[in-house]
Amino acid sequence: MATGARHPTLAMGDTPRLGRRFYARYTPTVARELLGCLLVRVEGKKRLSGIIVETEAYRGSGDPASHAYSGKTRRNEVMFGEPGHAYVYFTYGFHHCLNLTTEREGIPGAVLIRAVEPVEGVETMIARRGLEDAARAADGPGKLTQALGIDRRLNGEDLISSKRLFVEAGSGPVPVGTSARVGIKLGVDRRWRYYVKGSRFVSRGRPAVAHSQNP
DNA sequence: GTTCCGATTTTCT
DNA sequence: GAAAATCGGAACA
Repeated sequence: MATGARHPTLAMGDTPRLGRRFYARYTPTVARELLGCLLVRVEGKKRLSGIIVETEAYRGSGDPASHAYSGKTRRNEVMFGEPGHAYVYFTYGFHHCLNLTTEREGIPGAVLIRAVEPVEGVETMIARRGLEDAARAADGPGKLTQALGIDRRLNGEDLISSKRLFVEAGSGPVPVGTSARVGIKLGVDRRWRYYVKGSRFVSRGRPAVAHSQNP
């Protein structure tokens, strides 16, 4: 049980908030180590938070599933900037997705937050989703942004200095599982989805191949 | 329990 | 004009 994610920024136990250096690394590593950390959203004086239980890594030109695959555009420019910022985009006409940027400046990378386990402000979160069960309040990328009140106004937010959105280190290592990423057509061979094994709060995702027989 | 399909907007070709 | 890092409801077993 001694093996698992380590959090370099916690080495001295000084600050609970993850620092710039945590994000400025190889994206899949950041995605894995974000599991167990606490995503915090502050609205006015109200604090909403949840433990990150599911993530996916997206990189640049070598990753066909990434928004940054075809180069820099106005939408994805945050992925190319300084690590430790929020990349929020609107998709499918309904949903926002929250990513945290990674890699050093100039190198595109981001971690998609797919699910959290509600911790603070649970009643607010389930009320927004019209549910009673906290386990389903934030078990998908579009669901958690709705529960936490995250939209494109937070695109580009600096997670190191922001008072509205940031991440705090977890209390310790968690059991990690991996799988192919969800909802993409290309790049499925890379197992860059990470989740907390055994957690009830992860999204189910879709089995990439149910009955296909590839020779 | 699982699988299929439509809704609706932004973004890019 | 087409596709998209999704969700929720309907249909079926």
